[in-house]
Amino acid sequence: MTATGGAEASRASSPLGILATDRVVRGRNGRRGMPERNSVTLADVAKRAGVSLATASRALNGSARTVRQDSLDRVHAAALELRYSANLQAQAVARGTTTTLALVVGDIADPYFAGIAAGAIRAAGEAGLVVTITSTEGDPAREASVLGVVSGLRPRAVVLALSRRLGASDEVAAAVSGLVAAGAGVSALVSDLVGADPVGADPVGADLVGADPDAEGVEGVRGVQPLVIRNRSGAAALAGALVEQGHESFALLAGDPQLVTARARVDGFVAGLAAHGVGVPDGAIVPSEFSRDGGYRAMSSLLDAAAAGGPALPRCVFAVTDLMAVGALAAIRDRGLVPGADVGVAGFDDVRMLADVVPALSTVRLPLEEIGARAVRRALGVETDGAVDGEVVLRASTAR
Amino acid sequence: MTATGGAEASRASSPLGILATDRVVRGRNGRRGMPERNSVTLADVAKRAGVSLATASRALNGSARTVRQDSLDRVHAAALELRYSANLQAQAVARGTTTTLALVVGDIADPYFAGIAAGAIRAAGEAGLVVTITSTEGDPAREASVLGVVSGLRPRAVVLALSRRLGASDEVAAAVSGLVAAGAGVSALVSDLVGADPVGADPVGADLVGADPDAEGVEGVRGVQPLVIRNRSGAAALAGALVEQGHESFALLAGDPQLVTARARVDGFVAGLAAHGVGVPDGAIVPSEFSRDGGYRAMSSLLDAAAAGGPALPRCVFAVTDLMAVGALAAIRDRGLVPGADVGVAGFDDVRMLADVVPALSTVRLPLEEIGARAVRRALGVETDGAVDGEVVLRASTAR
DNA sequence: CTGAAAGCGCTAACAC
DNA sequence: GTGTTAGCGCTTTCAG
Repeated sequence: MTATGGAEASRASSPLGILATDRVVRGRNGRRGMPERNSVTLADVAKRAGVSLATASRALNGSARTVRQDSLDRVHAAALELRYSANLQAQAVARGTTTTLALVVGDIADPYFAGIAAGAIRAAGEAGLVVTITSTEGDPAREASVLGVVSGLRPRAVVLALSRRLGASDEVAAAVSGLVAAGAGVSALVSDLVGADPVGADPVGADLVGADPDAEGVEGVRGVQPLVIRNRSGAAALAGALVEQGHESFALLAGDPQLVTARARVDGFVAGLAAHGVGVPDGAIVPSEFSRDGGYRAMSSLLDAAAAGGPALPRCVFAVTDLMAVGALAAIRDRGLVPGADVGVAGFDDVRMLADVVPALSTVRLPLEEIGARAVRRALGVETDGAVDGEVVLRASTAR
Repeated sequence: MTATGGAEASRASSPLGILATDRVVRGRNGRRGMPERNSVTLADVAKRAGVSLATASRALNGSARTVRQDSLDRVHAAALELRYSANLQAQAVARGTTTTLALVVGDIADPYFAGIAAGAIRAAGEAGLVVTITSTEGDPAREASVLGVVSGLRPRAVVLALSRRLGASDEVAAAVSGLVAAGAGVSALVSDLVGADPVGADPVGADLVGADPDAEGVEGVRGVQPLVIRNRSGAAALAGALVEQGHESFALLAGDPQLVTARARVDGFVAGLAAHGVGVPDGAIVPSEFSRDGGYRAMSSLLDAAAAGGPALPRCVFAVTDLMAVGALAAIRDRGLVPGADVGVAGFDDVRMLADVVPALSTVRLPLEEIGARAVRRALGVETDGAVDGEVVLRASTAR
């Protein structure tokens, strides 16, 4: 190996010329303890094509400079023969700019984030970027460290699709502003939690909203392009549609009240009902985990309470997530009741995988892939539309 | 800016010393047309801490060399104040090794791949690697180009979770062997399509299996660590369990016969039945798209045929995917029949999201996240167990 | 223990 | 049009 290295190196031109005698013996691959560097480099290609490094570089990557057809062909041929593949890292260092888009998600196994990721990967690919996905695994404590490695990547752009919580620590905001300062385009998925919603009615429970909306996270950081998912107004619209369908008494399976998304949906639904003159009784907003089982449990507690002679069972239940709605369906069925008939259930998201649950779920459809794609375009600064709406879809689960 | 650059540069030591006079005026950030380079560099930190670059480097990254506590503290302090974050790309170039693991999937929106991705991200994180995900979007034609960019990334390891098709082009194999040659650890998810299965019976339709199993794709490439998903034996076990449950007549919703995974499951199921003395009549293996709608259509054609006085409806149907099984359920229901009672349906995968379909699906559970994690460990060479088994789960959809 | 300096693979001035 | 060479930000010898 040293021998090979030496052969190579004897042609190496050292900036020190004559001085470089004994060191030069150890050329590429000669550094002790180094992992083998055995890929083909541009220099190899250039040598083989009989042109300079610069020409080879110009030939293989879109440089403004033109290269004579002749050399161009030779370089391409050499590259092909040698199976040359440009080292993107080195390119990035030299160019001072990467071809990486970082996507940070709460949990990639969640179909919500998976859908967004699919859209993001597609859109990024169209822009010639590769996507790196990091996951906080639902743990807010991990957000800061994840953003740390993200910033080490020096991504060209970053999309933040986190499960934001009210009153989040703002290490995160600091990290994000660092990213922005480093020149990355950043976009963040956020909710239309406060205001911005024309439904009118004063949001019940507005006092629970994080004290200072502006300090409330990533979306407040200068330079971040938010993409607001109109959870609140979508939920409000759903509420209105259900009332118009004839439903009169409601309960909410609210999920984790600290989660911004859950909060926005709850607020919006309540506001939507209020706008139609329908109130929500005390105890009808039941918190739980933000999961299928959470939905099951919350629904069960409602059923238990009614069975125990407490508040009457509402005719319709809104779960802030399709997954929670499915849990609710199961709970209802486990009590011997008929979901849809005895008690209506609506969800949110319209995750495709759940298209066949019976009864079919009324919900608010969110165009997940489009959201992901739009978010990357926002991060890249080529998308001006900063909001996406859900679409109310009424199905059998709330038919009366 | 140039002024600042100049101040910087006056200290810059050029290997050419005296010659470097007028050019040096343009220091960092001075290159024309360059995107701003405004992040903090190691040099900044070193200067601020009053130590050399080398020392700063040694202090901040686990070098074997030790650094005096004193300088160590100063460097860390400086790094903190400056919000320094090491440029991973530059590190990679200098070290000749990256901290990147590339995951190539068919479609990240598919819960199957999403589950695998989640496990992979977790395991990679534990190994200090960041994951870049690229997707072929189900298009085999894209595989080669995707692998091209992957190899430009010079990943430390790569996990291939592709929807392999029989008789695939071997551009892919070439690309993969390039990756291996470049020193990346590669692992690929594959099926126990041929042999390797103790079920005994001669696999019906073995003639359809790609001509030369060894040339049959990525798994044949030297240096690739396969992780075999025992689709075939899982399906065989399911078949056995169903027969023992009393089912006697079967049909298969086979999905796309070109997809290795689908093929393995079909073959296994047929073999499993054969091992119990049960045959599969002609026309009872119906191909379709590898999707929910494919399942719906395939099941519909079975129902149509029976209604038209063709072959009797089988008592039990095996869909090669849970998703297809759900489609089948819907088709059955749409004909006014009761799935589970009139005709049993079994799936494969046990995707969690479908836990609440009614009737609950009999299936073969695959530990998706574990598969993802295991695959990265295989790629990193720290996992010797190269196979994962599914687990038969019998539920209401095939209760008699 | 520390610093100077030679690279890593590639790009982009700058001369020719 | 092409070659030379100074960098990019970082690591790691090698000599103190």
